[in-house]
Amino acid sequence: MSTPAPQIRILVVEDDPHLAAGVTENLRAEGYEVISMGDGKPALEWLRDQPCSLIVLDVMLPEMDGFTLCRTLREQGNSTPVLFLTARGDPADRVRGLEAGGDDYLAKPFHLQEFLLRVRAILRRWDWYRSSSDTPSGAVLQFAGNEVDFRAFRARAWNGVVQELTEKEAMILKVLAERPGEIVSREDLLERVWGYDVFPSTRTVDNFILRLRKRFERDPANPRHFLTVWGVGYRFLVEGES
Amino acid sequence: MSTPAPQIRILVVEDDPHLAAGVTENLRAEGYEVISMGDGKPALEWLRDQPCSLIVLDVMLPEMDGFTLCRTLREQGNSTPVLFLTARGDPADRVRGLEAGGDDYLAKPFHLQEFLLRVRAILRRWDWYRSSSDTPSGAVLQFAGNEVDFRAFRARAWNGVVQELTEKEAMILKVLAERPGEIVSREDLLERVWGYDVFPSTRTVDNFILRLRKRFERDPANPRHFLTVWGVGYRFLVEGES
DNA sequence: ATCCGGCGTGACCCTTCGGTGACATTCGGG
DNA sequence: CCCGAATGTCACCGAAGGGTCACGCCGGAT
Repeated sequence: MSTPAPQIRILVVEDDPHLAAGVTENLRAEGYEVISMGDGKPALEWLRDQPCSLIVLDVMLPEMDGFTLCRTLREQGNSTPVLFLTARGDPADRVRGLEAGGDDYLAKPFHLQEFLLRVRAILRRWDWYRSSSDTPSGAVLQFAGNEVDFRAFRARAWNGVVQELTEKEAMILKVLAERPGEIVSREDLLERVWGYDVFPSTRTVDNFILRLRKRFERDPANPRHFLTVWGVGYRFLVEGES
Repeated sequence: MSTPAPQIRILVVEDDPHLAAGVTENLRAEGYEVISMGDGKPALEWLRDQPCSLIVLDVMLPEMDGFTLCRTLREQGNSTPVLFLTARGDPADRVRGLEAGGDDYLAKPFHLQEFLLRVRAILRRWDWYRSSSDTPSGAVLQFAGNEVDFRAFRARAWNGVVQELTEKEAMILKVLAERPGEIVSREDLLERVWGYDVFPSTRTVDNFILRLRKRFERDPANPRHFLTVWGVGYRFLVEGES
């Protein structure tokens, strides 16, 4: 993980004690801090003033079910990523989960390995978000007169024009800016921004680079900050020299 | 090049000798300890009592294929990170690899540079490898006023001109500079830089030497750093005397 | 139902890289 | 000193990659 220092905290809401124990154990073994609860109510309570990086949420719970809990959270403006667990593999359930504002969905019984894989994928995808919202310095990027606020997806370009960034634009920029000067391959970008099981073509990445250049480069045709690394990917520079 | 204090050990399981050689060489040059094997069976055997930090695993192997090996490892509770290599770039294969418990996936033919990027990414993700590796002393080469940053394929020549190196130029320079003063044959260079499945003529090497001389020698016609060893290959000198 | 913005893709064109051949030059041995 | 072989040097070409645009899809808002 990129940020080992601040422990990554995961909330598990699961009423089956056996499953809860197994999941908790394995997550702890991976180095995460895990809080476990048996129903939606206390979870909602706890989440009111406790932040965490991920919620693993059973759909079927004694009182407040998972969908309701998730929807409630979203209505409250809480955008913590949610991974749903469900007894049956009904595809309709997956849709319902995503509609309720979930991020991923896993049918029981599942292989622990696949579960851990999905957890890692979600956290990786949201990595950028945590690093911006937690540390004030990471929330704003400045380069060559441009100023980007990742929390609001808003930027003011060098010429003073205020721009609304789309989600993907912001995420790509964030991933690039995390490693200024280093080469980031298209595949890296795809994985970090889109996730491990989605496969847009690499040309899609090019298009977003194009958009970023149009937004932030003084001369988009001769980029000084969003540089192409031929045959590999792209590289972001804060300082642009000839 | 970069020599992290605790030696990082990587197991390569690959049946194609050419590919195995290229991969192994390049990993060694990065400072890793590399063990190479041709099939899954011995690998599984070896892993029973030998730890390592990363397994580079070909999907197609003579007897035990990569997926099976990986799945077996996971069932045994071995969570060593796995990077899959495969012949075809089928996206579905990627998911299969990840669900078998792999951590990343690379389709052949790949650029060696991309491969190394991924290895670093995985090791960094697992934190068995600190971000100190982002600026190892080995990533920068200095000689006769020239300064080369291998991470970024970028150099500033003695006269102050900033140059973007191509992938091949950078890799040839790197291979030469790894053994200053030693003779490197054209065949060595071909093996290290092109690695596998491509075999250009040795004259191609000469051309790249020519380019390097133009970039870094004060008098390209009288080279002091990129010396010809007649009938064999080339030799790189940091200190250039007549 | 309609509109709209985000996003993914295909198509077209241009650039870059890498590899080769041709010719000049140099080296080394006889 | 001469000649063949290896290397220096350059120009060129094909292939692959990237820049750019326009279109189509889809989900959310009107």
